[in-house]
Amino acid sequence: MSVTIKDIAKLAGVSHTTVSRALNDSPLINQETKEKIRLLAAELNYTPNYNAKSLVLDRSYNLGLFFSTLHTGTSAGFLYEAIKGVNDVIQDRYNLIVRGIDDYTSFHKVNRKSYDGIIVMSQSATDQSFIEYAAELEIPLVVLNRQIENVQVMNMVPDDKRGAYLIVEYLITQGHRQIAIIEGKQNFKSTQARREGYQEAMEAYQVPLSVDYQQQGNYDLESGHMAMTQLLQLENRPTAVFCCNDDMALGAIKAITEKQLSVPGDISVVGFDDHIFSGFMTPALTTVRRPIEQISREGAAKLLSFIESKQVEKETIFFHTELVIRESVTNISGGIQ
Amino acid sequence: MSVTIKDIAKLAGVSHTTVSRALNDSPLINQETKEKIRLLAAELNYTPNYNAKSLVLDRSYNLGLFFSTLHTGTSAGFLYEAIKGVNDVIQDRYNLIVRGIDDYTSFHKVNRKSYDGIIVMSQSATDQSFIEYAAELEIPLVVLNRQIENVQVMNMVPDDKRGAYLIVEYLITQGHRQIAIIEGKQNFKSTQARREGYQEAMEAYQVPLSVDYQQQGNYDLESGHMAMTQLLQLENRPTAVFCCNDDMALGAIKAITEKQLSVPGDISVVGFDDHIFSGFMTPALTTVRRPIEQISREGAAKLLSFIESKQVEKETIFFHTELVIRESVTNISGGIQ
DNA sequence: CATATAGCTGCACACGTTAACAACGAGCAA
DNA sequence: TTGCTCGTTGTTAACGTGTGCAGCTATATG
Repeated sequence: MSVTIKDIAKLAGVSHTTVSRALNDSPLINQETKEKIRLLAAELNYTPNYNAKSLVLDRSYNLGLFFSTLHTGTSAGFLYEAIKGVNDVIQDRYNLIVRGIDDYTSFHKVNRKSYDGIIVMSQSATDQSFIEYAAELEIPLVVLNRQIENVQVMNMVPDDKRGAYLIVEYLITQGHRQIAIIEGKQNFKSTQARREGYQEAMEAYQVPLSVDYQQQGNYDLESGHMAMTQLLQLENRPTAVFCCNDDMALGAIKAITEKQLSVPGDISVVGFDDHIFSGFMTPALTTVRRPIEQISREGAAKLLSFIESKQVEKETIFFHTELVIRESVTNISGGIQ
Repeated sequence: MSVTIKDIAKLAGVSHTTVSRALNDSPLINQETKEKIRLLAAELNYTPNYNAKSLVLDRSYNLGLFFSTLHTGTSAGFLYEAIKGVNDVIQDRYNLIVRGIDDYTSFHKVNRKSYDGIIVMSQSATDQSFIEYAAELEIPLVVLNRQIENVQVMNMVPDDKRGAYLIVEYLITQGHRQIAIIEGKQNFKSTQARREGYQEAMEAYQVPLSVDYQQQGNYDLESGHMAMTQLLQLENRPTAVFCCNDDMALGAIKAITEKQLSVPGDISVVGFDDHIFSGFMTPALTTVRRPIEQISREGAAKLLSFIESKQVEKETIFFHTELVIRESVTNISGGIQ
């Protein structure tokens, strides 16, 4: 069917070995024959069979980009930035295979022969077994976004806790003391980190915590809406709400305006992530920027270097989160800026 | 290094052929030996080398999901829904390789040996050469989202034109006659289809078209903001704006509120796509639902059936777009509902 | 002149798997 | 007994590529 190096060899009157070497630019081959063969290959529209190459070279040319899940809890923006970042780096040197870890019933198909390297975009501790599996098989590995415990890997994560601290601190400096939190999905590590940032900021400024002000969400729009509806029924309504991501903030704002209240006039709302649309909402959302695309890009670059040098490093690198001040918070401190 | 069928054969005291047959559940093999070998394979943690399998079976187990671009013009929601839809269908029978077509300088690496099938999520005519290439190589192929001309393929597309017609018709029935359009990215086919739907509705109801009301955008937030800013400077401001996607609608609303005007009080705004966040904006956006996830799912299913039956169909299937009425349009017809 | 050397090419095998075909023993019929 | 069939297993080649080693020729070296 398709043309192989043997076909080229026959036509060029040489052995297939010579063709192989010519196409791989081996220094052993005479310059003239090399060019002749390459010309011929181009004419015949030859494309190497990567399955055969993979077999003998023991390289698959595949990189895996694994998400905790592709069903719920992974926002579109997150997926987008991650794929974009990785894709930019690997160019067309590798195939990028995208999967949700929870789609696997067994990890059988994930192994050294099938993947030259793996990027785990981890959002939840449910990945732990997968990460341990990959680490044990000694597949070059980079784990992004979630900080990993108990297993030594290359780990690149945004400093969620600090970001949460910064934005809650900001609310406090704007005079707020009744600050509620709408939390993310239960077993996501990010949920915990952001909650801790919230708590630490509150404690640092000696603002009392209240259980009434602590609402559970799951990172999606509806859950933000529901949680905010709960908060609005409190006798002692909060003056500001820290939503653990922008999607929930959007849902919360919806709930507030439905009650004929205004943001930030009556209640201030802040988010986390800095989604693409957050600057365009009304009011524009004050939030925390989390550099997912940058992390993806640098993670992919690290992985490539591991594969090429056949050496891996194992450390945890934090990436700065950054306060993005827009319009969804009002100053209620009475004149003091 | 890793365990092969030959290793198993040696331990079981049989030939590697027998092992291969046992693991592939061949009827030729005695039930007892079959079970013995399988047990042994499980104990040894055997995983087949898919590169070798691929070579001899001439199947790569790879499916390609190709987007026009991953850089600009592809919204996060679109990417998300497409990947989710396809992923759900293929389970772990195939690897899903995600790429932007514009990342390729040459299509060399895309061929029958490397891909069992290809899904093109086409947004722009710039894909045309890629689609023709894939069709010529006779790789099982499904082209989604954009209607293709000049080349016979399986083509599944949302009925954009009808969707645009419906929403503009809706604006007209709500009493609007000064209706502007903010168009999408220049060479995207969807841009053209939506513009046509707009024009046909206007003509059907004998509403005059004005060049002033025709603005160029490129499907992103900023372009919607800019285009709307232009429209607001017109002496004879439109009373309603049809934005060719929800992102631009969001940008447009931003521009309107910045001028201290309200939506829909002063100007009605509608979008297209029904993004996840559109129902949660303030005001909730009236828009057109485009069933991308459904198309992806059915497209993937079709592709799998092509691969398995080794027979391809070639037709164009339209998927219903659907008007989603929310709160961003006001009735100005003076009492007549 | 013989011999070493550099430059280039081919032979033969390997990678791990599947599959066509041959082969073997048991059971059965003639 | 012979011959045939059935059920099971092994032999061998094939898929398309890369590579260690041997071998060839022409040139340089002593």
